[in-house]
Amino acid sequence: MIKTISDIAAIAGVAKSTVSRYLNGGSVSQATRQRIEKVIKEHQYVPNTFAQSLKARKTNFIGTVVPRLDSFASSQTLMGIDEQLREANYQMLISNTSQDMKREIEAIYDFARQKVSGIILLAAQIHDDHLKAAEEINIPILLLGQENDRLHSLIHDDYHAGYAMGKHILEMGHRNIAYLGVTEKDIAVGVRRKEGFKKSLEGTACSISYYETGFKMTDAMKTASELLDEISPSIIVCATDNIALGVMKAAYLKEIAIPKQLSVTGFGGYDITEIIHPTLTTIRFFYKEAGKLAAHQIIKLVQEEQIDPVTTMEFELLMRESVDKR
Amino acid sequence: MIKTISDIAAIAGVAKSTVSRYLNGGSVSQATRQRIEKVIKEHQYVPNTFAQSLKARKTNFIGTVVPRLDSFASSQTLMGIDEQLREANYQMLISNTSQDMKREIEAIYDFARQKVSGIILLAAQIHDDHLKAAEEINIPILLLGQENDRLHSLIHDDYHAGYAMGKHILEMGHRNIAYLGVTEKDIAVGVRRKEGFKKSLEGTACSISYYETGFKMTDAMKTASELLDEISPSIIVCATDNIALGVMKAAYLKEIAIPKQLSVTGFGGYDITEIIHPTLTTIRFFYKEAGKLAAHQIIKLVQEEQIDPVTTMEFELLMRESVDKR
DNA sequence: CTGAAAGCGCTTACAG
DNA sequence: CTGAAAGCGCTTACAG
Repeated sequence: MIKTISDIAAIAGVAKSTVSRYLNGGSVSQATRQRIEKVIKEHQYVPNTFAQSLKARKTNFIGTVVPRLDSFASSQTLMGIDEQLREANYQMLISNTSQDMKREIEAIYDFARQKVSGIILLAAQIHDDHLKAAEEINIPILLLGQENDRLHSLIHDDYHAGYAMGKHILEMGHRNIAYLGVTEKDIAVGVRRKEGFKKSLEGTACSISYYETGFKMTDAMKTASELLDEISPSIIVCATDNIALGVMKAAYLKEIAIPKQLSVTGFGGYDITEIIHPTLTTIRFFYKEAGKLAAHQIIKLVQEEQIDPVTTMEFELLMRESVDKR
Repeated sequence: MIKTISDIAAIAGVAKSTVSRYLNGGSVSQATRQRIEKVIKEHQYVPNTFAQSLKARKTNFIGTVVPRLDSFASSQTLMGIDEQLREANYQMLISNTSQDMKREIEAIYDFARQKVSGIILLAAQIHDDHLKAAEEINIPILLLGQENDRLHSLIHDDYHAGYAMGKHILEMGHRNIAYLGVTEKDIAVGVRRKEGFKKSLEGTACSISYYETGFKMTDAMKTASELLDEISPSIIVCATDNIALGVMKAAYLKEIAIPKQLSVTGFGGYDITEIIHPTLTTIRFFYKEAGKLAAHQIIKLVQEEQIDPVTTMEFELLMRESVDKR
């Protein structure tokens, strides 16, 4: 178990600088290359990452800032990131910020201090503080799920997803519509998804009213309950699957039959939407794939290669039971 | 941004060894202590963790091995661990093994190589390879969710949870029972939960049949579908909430009304069980709290303090709509 | 292609 | 209480 680079060098009968060169792809003759290789194999030598990092001032860490761990989207995304990073011999570091913006900023600085090579930032809202931190630390950052002029961004196609959903429910004959969205501070979910939806309705003779609620099922349940006391739409289009789940619960408690009396749709494509009854019409986003791509991209950034300023992921409309024909 | 310990020492007019001593709580006079403190504050100096780790041969990393990221239990547990670790100035490292045992073992060795101070191991099955790895690396390990003689363990009270569930459904008048469990390779979920349940039924005149399925909702759905073709229990007791969700789906597809014609129960206490209709009777485990406690315990182990070989968490029976009185 | 030396930023005996 | 020196395990110019 006493394996430093010096040990290996001694055993192989070369200088440690030669071993180092071998390790880092420097010029080493065939003969010595083979000798070193053999010794390393035999002794299962693995370089000490700290010593390496100390010199290189760089690590094989990629920091990932996530607002939460307990959501379908987060989990899938993280799994994708982790998988790809592992393959490229990077180690994912996670900082869960519990949706606290201060902690997001802190997390960025913390990662910088830990000398991560790159950062993947998942955040619902981007403020000047994020941008300031991003500039100060001088480490590549990839923004995932939101778009920003000053950061490389990888996004889901929220706008067209919203548009597709709008067109679909129009086709299904709905004209009396409620949209249950979230705060506009969240550009992707709160603004773009809604904008696309709005666009699809342009020039149609629909009655459409917009409401806002929180991201939690319980919040959505409460808002939906009030909404349904006020108006009687034929459909409630929800900005996320979680919200849709809350709406379904509220409807159930009011003995409103879905989809007979009320149709419901979501966005996300969570597993559970296929298991519940009725199954939920929704938009499937490719979270895991996005995670993988994000890993790819941040590595490119780390290696100072070029990537597009904005990359947009696909989506898929899942037509299921929760929308009735009108 | 040029702040090494030497810089600080120079500015404060002392030797860097003195600054180091200050940092590590060594003996430093009041006067110099204050001078150093001031300089550090002013320059926002933060020691380079790699240099520290290189000397100390130890890090502030705690590795966590998880079989998956996308489950309620995992997410909650990880959030608990992370929260507590952060508070104690440790950084959580996650290795997702995608339920692949080989990768679990690899992960343990990888963590050792990265010089983590301790490891929290979440695994459905413990084999000799785990134990061997645990011994070889010579780093404290805490086993979470399973019990093992040779490892410090933190477990949920699966046995008594099973027992409590059994007693409850007996009270509700059920006598014609099916138990839908999982592989016995998973001691906690597959064996102990079932054993406790069995025990509660001892001496009663129940008809009880045992079935086995996978952890996924879709697997459970399929198994339940077959089961319901064979027998007609008044209740299906499921080893996890996910399985219960699959059973509910299968029943729905067969137009079997829950709970009127068939009662269902789960274990876990996932959020969704409260939102679906009917709400699911289940056992709530305290995953997040377990994560926090695990973090506490691994830190103690790292600091070479004593902890109990086995710690058992509480649980709570949630009586809801999915169980009908017979 | 190869080796000796310096240095990355810290800590730890050892003197004083 | 304080400082000078050695060393943690590696990498990187610089000679040769």
